[in-house]
Amino acid sequence: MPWTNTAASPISRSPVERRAFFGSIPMNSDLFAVVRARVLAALAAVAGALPGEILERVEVTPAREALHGDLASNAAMVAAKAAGQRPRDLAAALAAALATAPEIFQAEAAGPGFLNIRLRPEALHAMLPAILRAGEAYGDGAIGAGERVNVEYVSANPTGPMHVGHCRGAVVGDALANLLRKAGYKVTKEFYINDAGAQVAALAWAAYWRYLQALGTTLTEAEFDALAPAGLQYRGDYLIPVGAELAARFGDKLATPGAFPADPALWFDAVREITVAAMLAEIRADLDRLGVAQEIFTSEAALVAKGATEAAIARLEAAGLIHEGVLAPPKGKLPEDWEPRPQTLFRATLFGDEVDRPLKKSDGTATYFANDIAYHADKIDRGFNVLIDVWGADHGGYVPRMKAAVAALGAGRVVFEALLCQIVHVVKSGQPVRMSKRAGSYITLRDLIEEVGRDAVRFIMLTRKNDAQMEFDLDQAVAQTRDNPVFYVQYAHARARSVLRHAAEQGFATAPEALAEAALGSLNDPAELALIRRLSAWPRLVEGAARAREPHRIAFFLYDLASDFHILWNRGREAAALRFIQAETPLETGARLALVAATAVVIRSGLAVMGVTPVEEMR
RNA sequence: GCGCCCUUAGCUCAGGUGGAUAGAGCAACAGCCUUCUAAGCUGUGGGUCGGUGGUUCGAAUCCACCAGGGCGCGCCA
Repeated sequence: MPWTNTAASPISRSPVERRAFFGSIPMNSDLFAVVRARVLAALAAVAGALPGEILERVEVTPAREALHGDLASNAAMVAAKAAGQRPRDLAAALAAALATAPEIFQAEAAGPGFLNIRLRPEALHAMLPAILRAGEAYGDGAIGAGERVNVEYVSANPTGPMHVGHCRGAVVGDALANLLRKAGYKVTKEFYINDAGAQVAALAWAAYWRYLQALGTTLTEAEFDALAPAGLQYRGDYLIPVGAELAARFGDKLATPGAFPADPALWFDAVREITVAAMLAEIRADLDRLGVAQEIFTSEAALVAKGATEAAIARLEAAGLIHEGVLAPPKGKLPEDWEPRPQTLFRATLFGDEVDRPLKKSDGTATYFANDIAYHADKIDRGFNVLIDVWGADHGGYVPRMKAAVAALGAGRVVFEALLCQIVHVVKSGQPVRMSKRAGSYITLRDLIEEVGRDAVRFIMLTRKNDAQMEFDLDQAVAQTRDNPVFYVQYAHARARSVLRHAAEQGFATAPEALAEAALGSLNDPAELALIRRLSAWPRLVEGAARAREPHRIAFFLYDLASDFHILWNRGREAAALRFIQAETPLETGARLALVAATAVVIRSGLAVMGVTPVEEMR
């Protein structure tokens, strides 16, 4: 069956179809997409036009067992009903129709109606030059279709150094943003500075205490604690330098004689501003250590100051989504000071939330939610279609109301998604690690990075699904063994680069352009072909991980890829024919070097998404 | 009390949106190191996918109920 285009066919719009013939598979090709197009064409030929919902469900996946071939498709089982045929029969017809497809060596029906596909070795081989020519851009996708996504992450109160909890959100958010970008979304990385509200006020008081201490106050910590409106909440050492800076700048002008507290009206704004700036600088330095750099920093206080909260509430009001009402008391144990009270409420229930949500506190100021509505309205106004917030799991209860608010403000054009990160327990030698030298009550990001290094922090933070709790094992993170995934993957890359360096020293051409021209027919060992199959799955993996918003899949893929590569490397010890560099067979060596170089490319492509360094050598 | 998340090998965890006989590392057991980097390698054993029902050609995956763990439940963010 010749490959023909049908104008009405859904696949005629696919870029795949323009590459039609074998031998012209272009850069960035996705082997799975190519074969899927073949299967869909066969389906159209055998069963005629089928509804789009059916065609969408047709998958081409890696074969689970090598016995089954290279790829498998569920096409016959999915389409059987609509096609009016039994799955087995349809699969057999599809197999016959696929026999002439240039990539396919053999197709056969199996099991309940699977289509097992064995590729021509040339089709697998052709992936290597495609990968080498594309470089790290291999795997770039188009599923984002240029959609504009805002990924907001970290977004901590600027009240102290970042700790491990923030760190997980930072890594997950950053990797997710990179992943979406790779999949073809237009992504903005953003940080929301929660510099308004009670926590920041408490911070200012805590910094003021350090200021008084710097002046030599005789007041005790307990006395100050009793005196501050919300108590002394931030007691870590990290505010001592801020107190010293305040003393250096203002002398004793912010205190009464004897270094006792003065009227807050005299000092509060100045102290808060300077302290928040200092904390923000600290956080940005921490992010920098972690290799995270958001493009946009938005200040809650600045939004409030320019009236964004009132404006957002007015927008909701104009849409009839605000009312005054009395909420029922919360179920379960009642807060002690509970009393029914009329409040300004957002009609979140119209958008799927359980209750309407308050926008004003009893003192008339805006709730955090009201300010957050203003912030998300701001993001919507900046033209994003998808707003993704990365939060701690303790904010889970907050998701439905935010979703409701974005639905209300975005007129159905904008979706809100939240990624919740569960807690991280740091352990060393099987024992929980809790205290930090600097911050007192928690482990700082800085401690963690100093202990195990940035790459280990980033990689290991991505070795769990974001919504599963995680143990971060400090011993494992620095181990140079297979059970340390960071090491294992970086070592695979270093090994590949090392082989290429040795080859170059022996006079082999190792530039990607040169290797892309290598004759590859000699690559036919199962371990070599398994590695190529893995490399071929990279674009598909990127697409799936991006759709599911699951950056951790990259980590597992790279681990498996590293494993395939190490296996091949090790097999060279027994089977001399598999050793990469063999001076007496330069053509075959060229083929193997192409495989090695392509492996390095894909590892680099994946590490780039994770923000982990592809090391060139480990000594 | 209600809502959300989690429960997969002895341990830590994957499982690509419903596919074929459920996978990996560690630990255990048996072999192996004269080599492009042994910073290990090969093989074996190991499972009631928390439980019970349901949906369909087919369920670890979807639904209902139950058990255990985590998080949350107006004026904190």
